[in-house]
Amino acid sequence: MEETDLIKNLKEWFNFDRFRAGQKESIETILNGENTLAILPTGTGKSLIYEYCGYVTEGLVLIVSPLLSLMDNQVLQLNQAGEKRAAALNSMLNLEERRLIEKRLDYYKFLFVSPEMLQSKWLVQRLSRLKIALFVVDEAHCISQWGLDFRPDYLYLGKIREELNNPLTLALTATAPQEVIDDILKTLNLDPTDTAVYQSNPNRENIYYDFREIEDNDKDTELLQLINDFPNPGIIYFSSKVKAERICQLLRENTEQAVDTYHADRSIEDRKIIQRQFLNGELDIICATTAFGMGINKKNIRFIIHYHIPNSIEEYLQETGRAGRDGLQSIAVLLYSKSDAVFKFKKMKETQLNDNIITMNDKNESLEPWGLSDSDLAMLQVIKARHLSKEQAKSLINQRLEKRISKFVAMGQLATQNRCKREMMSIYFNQKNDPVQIWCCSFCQSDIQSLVEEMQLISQPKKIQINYEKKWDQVIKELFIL
DNA sequence: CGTATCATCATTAATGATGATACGGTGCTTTAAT
Repeated sequence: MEETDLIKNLKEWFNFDRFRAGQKESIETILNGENTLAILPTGTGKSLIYEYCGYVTEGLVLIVSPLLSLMDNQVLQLNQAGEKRAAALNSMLNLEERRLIEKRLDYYKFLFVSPEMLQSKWLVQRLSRLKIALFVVDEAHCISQWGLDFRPDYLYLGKIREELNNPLTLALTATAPQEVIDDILKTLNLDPTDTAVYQSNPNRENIYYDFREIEDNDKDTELLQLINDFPNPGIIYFSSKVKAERICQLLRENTEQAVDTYHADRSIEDRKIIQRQFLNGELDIICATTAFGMGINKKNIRFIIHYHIPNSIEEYLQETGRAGRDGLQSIAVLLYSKSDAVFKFKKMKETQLNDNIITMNDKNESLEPWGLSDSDLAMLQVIKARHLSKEQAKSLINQRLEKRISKFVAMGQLATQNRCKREMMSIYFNQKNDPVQIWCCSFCQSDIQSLVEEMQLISQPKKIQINYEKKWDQVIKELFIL
């Protein structure tokens, strides 16, 4: 397709005047019939790529998505844009709705499914009889990050692709170092020599990367100071739900900010409400675990604070990348303590899978969770499915462990080494380092007073919030406890 | 790993000493049949 036509369609279908970095390149390789892996920064508009290609090519666009909420969002957005031929096939549907979609699969242009749903033989068979214009794996890093760990069905996508007659494939993600790229291609059964990989540097120009080594005892005062200095809104990431709750309480008691938590123990309704409140600017700060983030499209997040060290540089960049999507100056702070790292390292090495359990899978069909973690259960399932011998199983377990540890070590080095952080991240992702930034990182500039002032200038004046919940809590305490 | 939290016990009955315990996180799916 000619350049002018590409742009004309963009205007006509999406009402944009020009492509963002990476969009056009990816669309071109796909329309050229090449399988494509596109690694594009968050907020680039990755869904536009497959929507665009869907309109050019005849047939169904089948999108594998990791989260129900993501699917829902995408379908909603498509519907709002006037596209009625979009649906998500998942467990949120009742039987009737599901039957209806299944009966008229050929009506749809965009169909969203989870990897688990594709385990249904019947569904795959039905799909294989349709013309599939494009097979899309959204958030493709999940293959590497979650596959061996806790959603093994991600590992079968290559086989599914085969059963669907190897349709043209597009994998999308924001962060993938070389080994994750290798993982994705291998798992999806894509030939590395014959797949277009479009990659860009996941560093974000308008984020200052701040790493602070700090004693556990000093974290809370440091945090309060940061919250006091930084303009809202912001996210604080924790690696524990309990800690997220506690700090949320601390912030409610010691600041005027509207704060809430987001993690897997909150109900689905609560999560929806909190997410909406945050998007609408009714909440200033979210104390979250890694559960919060994918698909959050809020432009003006000014700061991301990591209360604990993340498990990998990918994870760190995914999470910090949620700041400053409006392009304005933002900041990411990691509060690093040695004891956190030691604790995480220890946890990481723990596996309950011993010889007895590994060999037991021959005899015992039912896999009762004898106190096994989800991650070990997933591993056991893979071992079973692949009919691995004890030695092979052990080697796979070891492989998983080493993968985790090497990622974590890289993250630890990023946090502690005296070197430009942006440069280190670029090296990790095999990317050319960007030219010097005005605000780079805590190695390059340590005095950030004027950066904070700059952020305060661009931020909206803080709304006065009345935190009813907090007030009621106090009233109730005074009434009944005194 | 070291430390935060909690239960217990002791003793000028409300606090403090002591010992025991705990100590990630991510989510899909529930099939009779078309």
